[in-house]
Amino acid sequence: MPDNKPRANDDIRLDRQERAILDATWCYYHEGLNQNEIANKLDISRASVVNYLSEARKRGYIRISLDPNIFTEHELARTVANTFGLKEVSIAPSSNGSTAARVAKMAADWLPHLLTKGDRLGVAWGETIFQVSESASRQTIEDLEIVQLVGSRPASKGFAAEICSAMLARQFGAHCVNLHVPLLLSDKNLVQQLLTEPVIVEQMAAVTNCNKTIFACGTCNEDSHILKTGLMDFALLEEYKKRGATGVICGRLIDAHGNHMPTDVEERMIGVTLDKMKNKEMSLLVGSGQKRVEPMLAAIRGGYATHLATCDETAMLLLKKADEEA
Amino acid sequence: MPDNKPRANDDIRLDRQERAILDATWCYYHEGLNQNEIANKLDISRASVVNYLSEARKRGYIRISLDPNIFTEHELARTVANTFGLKEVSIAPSSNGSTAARVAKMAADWLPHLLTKGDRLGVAWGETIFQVSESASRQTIEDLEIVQLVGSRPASKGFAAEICSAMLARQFGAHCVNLHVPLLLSDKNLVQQLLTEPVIVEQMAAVTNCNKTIFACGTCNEDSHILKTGLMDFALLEEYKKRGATGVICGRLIDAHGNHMPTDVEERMIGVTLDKMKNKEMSLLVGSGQKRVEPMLAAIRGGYATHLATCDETAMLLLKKADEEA
DNA sequence: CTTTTATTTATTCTTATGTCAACACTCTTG
DNA sequence: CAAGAGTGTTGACATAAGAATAAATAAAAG
Repeated sequence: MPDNKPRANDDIRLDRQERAILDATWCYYHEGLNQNEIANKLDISRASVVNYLSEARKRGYIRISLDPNIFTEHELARTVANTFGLKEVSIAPSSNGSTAARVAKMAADWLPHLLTKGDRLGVAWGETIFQVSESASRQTIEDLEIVQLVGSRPASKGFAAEICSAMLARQFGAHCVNLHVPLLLSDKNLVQQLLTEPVIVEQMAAVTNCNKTIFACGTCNEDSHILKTGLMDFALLEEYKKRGATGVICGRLIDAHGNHMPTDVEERMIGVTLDKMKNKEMSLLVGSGQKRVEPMLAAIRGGYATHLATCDETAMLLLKKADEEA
Repeated sequence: MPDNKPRANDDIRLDRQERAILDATWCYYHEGLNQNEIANKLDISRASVVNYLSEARKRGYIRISLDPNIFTEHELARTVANTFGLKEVSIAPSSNGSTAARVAKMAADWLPHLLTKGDRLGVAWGETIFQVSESASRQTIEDLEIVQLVGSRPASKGFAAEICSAMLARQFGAHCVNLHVPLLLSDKNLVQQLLTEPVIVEQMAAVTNCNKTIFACGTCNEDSHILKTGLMDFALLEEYKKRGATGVICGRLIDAHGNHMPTDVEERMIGVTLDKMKNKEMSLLVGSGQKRVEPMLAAIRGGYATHLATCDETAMLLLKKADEEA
């Protein structure tokens, strides 16, 4: 009789060290023992406890997160939500130099709480969204679909639209639908042709049908994402700016009220249209910084957002600006 | 013109202390700065940093959890899963005296990962399940219904069946369906009458229709839950034990193969029947300890479980026992 | 404007945690 | 079976965090 069945006694006992790591980790983080107590309990030196714990941390066994409610439940957040008619607002403490990173991290931690089984999340493109996708922690959401909202474009700074959706999809264990077309083509006829291509039709259907989105609102300044990626040149953007262009959502211009300002460039662009960005179950606008105040205000007024992730300074500027204009 | 609109500048600025608490917490837990660095950065004393951080901890801002995968992904867990044809097995490191608590905590932390929007979770009763419900952390799951699987009974040790379901429901933000009948009545006719009562019919429908369950398997020993709660007396249980009774699920006896062993008591009992405990999408069996090995093995063989939460010692005993009998 | 109260700070001490070089053990390899 | 590489473990020291105190400051109340 072959003995290929694993025997309980010897073979598959957890090896001593692995077990000790788990045990020490449990004692420290769940039971609140200190390293000395653990050393005694497991009958090893305290130095080993230190090693085991740092190994556990290195392996990512320990997850430390901040209660997402603390960013949504203070008065400033509530006031912003009420003032602009948003469902919920999350506000991170700003910090010299790293505010954007904080807001991104906060949004990334918040996102899974805003999603649920069966959702289809549309993901915009930009540095902000890239930072969010980079900051996301592992958190599986069942039956989630993540959809790239705009075509891809060789990225100036090493991040591309497909990366944003792909990274989020990986962290959330989601199915990822990428748009397999360039964001910008040279010929508008080619755009129309592509849009009839079955593969693309299907992908664009996913774009249209997503029930939630995460997006940012770009500026119309000289350091605008729209310039950096070459969607427009400076002169052209200035021209539109004079006519009232205030912000950019998914490569398309909006004025101070959030109205779409069609541009010629759009004829050669492939990506979600602005009317499709409205009336979602959930639309999370992420952004911070002085320069983003006007664009974000425009996006909010245009009704593109139901949720907002920002920092306290920006939040106050938003209120101030809205107050001044009222 | 009334000036009841909140003004951005003064009124709703986060008060200094609140902000500092958030900022310090963020720096310490997200950015990994030490207390001195934080003190410098925020221009406050280190003593204040200590105070802020301890305030944040006191308020529960910081959430520390262990990656649930570390308990399901080691070889022992996989082997148990394969050996018994379970979908997934989670194994906590055992510990003198607190193993049961660890397994309960692990199960409680695991549970939200096994649930999803729209699920109806049936909750059994017993000390183990009570411990699980007590260890559950806040984790909202959308559109979740939690159903009490067996009638209530004045609890010997202060925990009652309705408490288990209620506590889990609270922590998971779920709707709670409790069974508003006693577990055991003195007259079987009364049972039949109650079971036709509209309110009860509805509740029993919820019991039958839940798609996932969490349960434990009781022993047939002298310290059995079934004795403690007075469902049977010692003599009677001994009698059944002689005839092969090995474990107890939701107040009903099973033999070593998991077959139902009907008892007279059941005629006076109200709660889920054993056939309804099988073939769920997910059935999490929780338990540990030498005495539970045989009962749990019986439950597993009977096909009541798809998932198992236990400790390493128990897992090894399960394998050993199964190996011996093979 | 003074008194009272609550925070914050500076200081010191204790405890807990992290670091590191030396040691002990296991497993090869000559 | 001894030498040696590699790894895991440890004790001694260094740093960080927590606790406690009184003095200093700010805020609130009278």
